[in-house]
Amino acid sequence: MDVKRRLRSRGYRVTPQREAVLEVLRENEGVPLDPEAVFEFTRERYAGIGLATVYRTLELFCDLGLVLRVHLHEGSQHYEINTGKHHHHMVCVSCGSVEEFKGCVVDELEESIREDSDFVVTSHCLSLFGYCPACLPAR
Amino acid sequence: MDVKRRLRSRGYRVTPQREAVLEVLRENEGVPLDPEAVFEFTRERYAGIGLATVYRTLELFCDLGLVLRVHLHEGSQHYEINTGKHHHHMVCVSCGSVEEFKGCVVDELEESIREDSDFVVTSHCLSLFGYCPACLPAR
DNA sequence: ACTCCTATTGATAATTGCTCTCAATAACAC
DNA sequence: GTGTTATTGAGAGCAATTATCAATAGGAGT
Repeated sequence: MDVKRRLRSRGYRVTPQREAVLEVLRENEGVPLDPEAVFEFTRERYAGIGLATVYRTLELFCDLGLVLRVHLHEGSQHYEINTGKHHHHMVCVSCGSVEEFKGCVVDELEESIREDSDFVVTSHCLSLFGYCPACLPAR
Repeated sequence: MDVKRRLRSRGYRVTPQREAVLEVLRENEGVPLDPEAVFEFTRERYAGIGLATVYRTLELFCDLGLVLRVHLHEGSQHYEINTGKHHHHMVCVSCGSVEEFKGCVVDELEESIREDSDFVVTSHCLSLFGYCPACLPAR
């Protein structure tokens, strides 16, 4: 568990709240959660946690690179444990379910931009929208 | 001007507010504006317009396909006239300036997804983040 | 042009998602 | 243990957006 070390080496403290939030995110690998959902799940482990602490913790984990921000364009921000495996999401516009896919062609795109433009790309955000197998027949 | 026709054919009315908002967006082709900016610009043409009307009008124009939602992840939503020319944006994380680029590799990506998954992709959202030529030296 | 129906509007209240404030608490280095 | 100070929970505050509702005004029918 090098997370404790990573926190302490930067002057941050290891608290049961932070451990609980991290566990929740780890249990939901591949499933982007919004702060409210993280709050609810974490309360099952640490009943007294406050919503503000969840927000602060998610922000901190993002800074530390432990967690990734996921933009599903659904009103609220979503978060996911950073497994190191780069991927994006397909969002069903009908039921809201999220599926991940591994392929990402943006690296190639960044390459071509490096040639055509003076803009230096450091990160990107890509989401796909459509219909999941379950909702397709209805549409 | 087939916009009037497109509105009326769907049972919507042509109002000076809607015409003013559309003109503002047309004058700013390629420049994503947030609702507040649209509100300010539109007031120069139609002083009495209310903010709620701007929000409603932008929403309506999106439904009609006249306007596109642009996700710059900047707190507020942005909107842009739909010229039919597919493109995405590069956002400078330092000064916030937005540059558009035409190339989009996602069509290829959608292709490969069609083969690998049962998910049917109907649209996508892609934004690139980095540093514009002006901000690069400072970084 | 006049009338009527109803879509639309502006003002404002309400809601949502998130951040700030601050006194109390609890890590953890010593 | 003790002291310093990061962290916490509760609630106030804030910004973006949406809902409410009475008043207004398109525009189809006459």
